Amino acid sequence: VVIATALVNVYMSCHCPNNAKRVFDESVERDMVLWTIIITSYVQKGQGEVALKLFQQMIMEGALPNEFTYASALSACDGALQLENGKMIHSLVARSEFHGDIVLYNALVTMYGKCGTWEDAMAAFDESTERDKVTWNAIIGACAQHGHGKDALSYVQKMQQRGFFPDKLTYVSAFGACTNQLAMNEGKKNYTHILYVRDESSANIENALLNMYGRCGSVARAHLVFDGMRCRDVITWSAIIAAYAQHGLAENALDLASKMVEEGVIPNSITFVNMLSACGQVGLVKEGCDCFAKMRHFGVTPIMEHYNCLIDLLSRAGRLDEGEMLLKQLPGESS
RNA sequence: GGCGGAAUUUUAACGUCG
Repeated sequence: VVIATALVNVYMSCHCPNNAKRVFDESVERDMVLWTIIITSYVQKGQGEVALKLFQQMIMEGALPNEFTYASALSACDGALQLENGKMIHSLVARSEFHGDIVLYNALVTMYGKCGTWEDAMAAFDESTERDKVTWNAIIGACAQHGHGKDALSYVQKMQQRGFFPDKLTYVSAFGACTNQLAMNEGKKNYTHILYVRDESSANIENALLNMYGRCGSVARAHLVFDGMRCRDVITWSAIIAAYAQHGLAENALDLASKMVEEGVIPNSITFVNMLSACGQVGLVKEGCDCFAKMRHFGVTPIMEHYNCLIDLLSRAGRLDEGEMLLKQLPGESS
């Protein structure tokens, strides 16, 4: 069992899920650690549904999950579609010997933040008696999911009153909660907090801050953050391009895109959506088409979003025929 | 019988109605 477990672990971290799955399927003896590892691995690969299927299979086989397994299964629930699954796991936890476990409460807060309503998440938070930094970060993360900037700020203050220092994750979530016009002021208050911990500031926080300004209508401030950053990753570039795109400043967006490539950062699928929508805002047909053509050079295969941008761009320019040709190239079902 | 192996919180785009 131990060998199989180690193998699964290695295969999964080497991005060989098929090998991992094969070892898993072939192992006759499966203990909880093995189950937990395979479930966690699928969650980390973004395959939450597969993870949940495995969890169900495990239950069916009569195995008894422990607190580690429950935590993994809860983290596999992402999006409103998984709310029912999440609730089911919640009830299993409540009936188990692990109810009240702090890690599980943290996982529950997160799960309801992602899958449920704001009230659901708050209920789980209020119910928890023991709280650590993760609990606070989780509820602030739930604020971000639901766009509650004000609440995020008040939780940041409360956690400090209880003696917990906000960390990177706290601030990333708190800024994330402020990515709408209404919450902008709360975001600024957050920022005055963060000046004190700026020394440990990281790219993640600055990305979130940049994004907040971009989405709240202040390209100038977004760019200030951008200029002050030492290491800019794909997310940084995508966010600043999106900021310019949203304000109809397509030329700046495209300039930034070429600068990005010059600096050796590889644009990904999302970056291209941002660039294409920048072109779409102001009708830069030629640039948009060039952009679309370049995608493949970066190993990005066009998905629905890219096609939508381009078709929109072409049809606005009156080039319906070309738009229709693209429509026919669409992979999968049409609408 | 002992030991070791697993878990929970974070940032970028996205046509639907209000």
